[in-house]
Amino acid sequence: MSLSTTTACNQSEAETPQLLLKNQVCFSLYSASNALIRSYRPLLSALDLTYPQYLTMMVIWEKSGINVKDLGHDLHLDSGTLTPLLKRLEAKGFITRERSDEDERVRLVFLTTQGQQLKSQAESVPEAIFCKSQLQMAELQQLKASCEKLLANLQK
Amino acid sequence: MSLSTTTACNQSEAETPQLLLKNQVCFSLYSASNALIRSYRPLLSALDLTYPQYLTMMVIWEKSGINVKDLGHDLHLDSGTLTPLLKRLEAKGFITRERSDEDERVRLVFLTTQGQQLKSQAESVPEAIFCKSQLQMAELQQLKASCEKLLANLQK
DNA sequence: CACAACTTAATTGCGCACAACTTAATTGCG
DNA sequence: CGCAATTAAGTTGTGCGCAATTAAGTTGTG
Repeated sequence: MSLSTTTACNQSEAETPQLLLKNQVCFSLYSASNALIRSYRPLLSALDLTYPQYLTMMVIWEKSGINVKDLGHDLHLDSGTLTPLLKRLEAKGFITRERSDEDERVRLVFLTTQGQQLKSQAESVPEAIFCKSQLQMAELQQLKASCEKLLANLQK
Repeated sequence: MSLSTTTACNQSEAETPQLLLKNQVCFSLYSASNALIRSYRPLLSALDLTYPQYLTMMVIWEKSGINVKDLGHDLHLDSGTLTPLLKRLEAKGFITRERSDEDERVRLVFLTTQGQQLKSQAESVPEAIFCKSQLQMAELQQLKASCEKLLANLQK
């Protein structure tokens, strides 16, 4: 009857079991997400990247020349988050940020040679994280599918 | 073969499919967690709480008098996050922060009358979020279980 | 009992997320 | 065409998360 998965047991819990931390799906999601990002940290700091920067680089590796709006759409982030993040990636030499000629409002993001080199260094990261997770691929795929469904439902 | 769920398709993706954003389990988790917290925002701002503050209040509603270390254990957060958060909750009048008499290092957190009243106002929140999620209880419970398993594995 | 090792919480600094707002460029409509 | 509406990105301010460090109190060992 709520996003808290109630399995009421004792007296005190029976009062408002949906307000118990241990019954919160969102808390589990939030804790797991934080923990996973924490697990990425030592791997990514060797590449001089944070986790959001790594995600951003993944988009740019695939779509060099993308604009901030489309990047934000792909990453589910806004310019308030992306503008300073992109400036940091530019300061590190991984990307350049250039105004579009056709539309001066639009900022295009391009991969540099150094940014391209970073990709090969990053290739070992996914495998390393998979090992840390100690989960079966099937379970990870199911987790991913549920998260995507939840995200889609919340965005309606 | 990686935490990216590879289902290689075309030429370009086949090169490094594990470095594609859409194949990242962690990205799905991260996006879903952000989206869920975003969905809580309008409900919680009516209570003058942020999502981490709401989680913290849930622990304190259950365990008034808890210390910062145990609170951090329950929430998977450290004093660097909790100390300023608790000061904000104290400033809002929901809790008091007192030194332990037995051990002067320990800071105990107590629910105020106002904090107790907040709980009854919060009782409608879990149901509202459950509706927003538009997921079956069974799927939410499975999602929760997978997140908890992942969290446990990463903490080893 | 002295004092080193340990524990608890607080502090500092950085990088997100995001709401709210601003600036500047483009589009569309009368 | 003129100008209001819209759009894209940037700015500002708040509150996390967390690493690294510090301060202060407690414990354990010789």
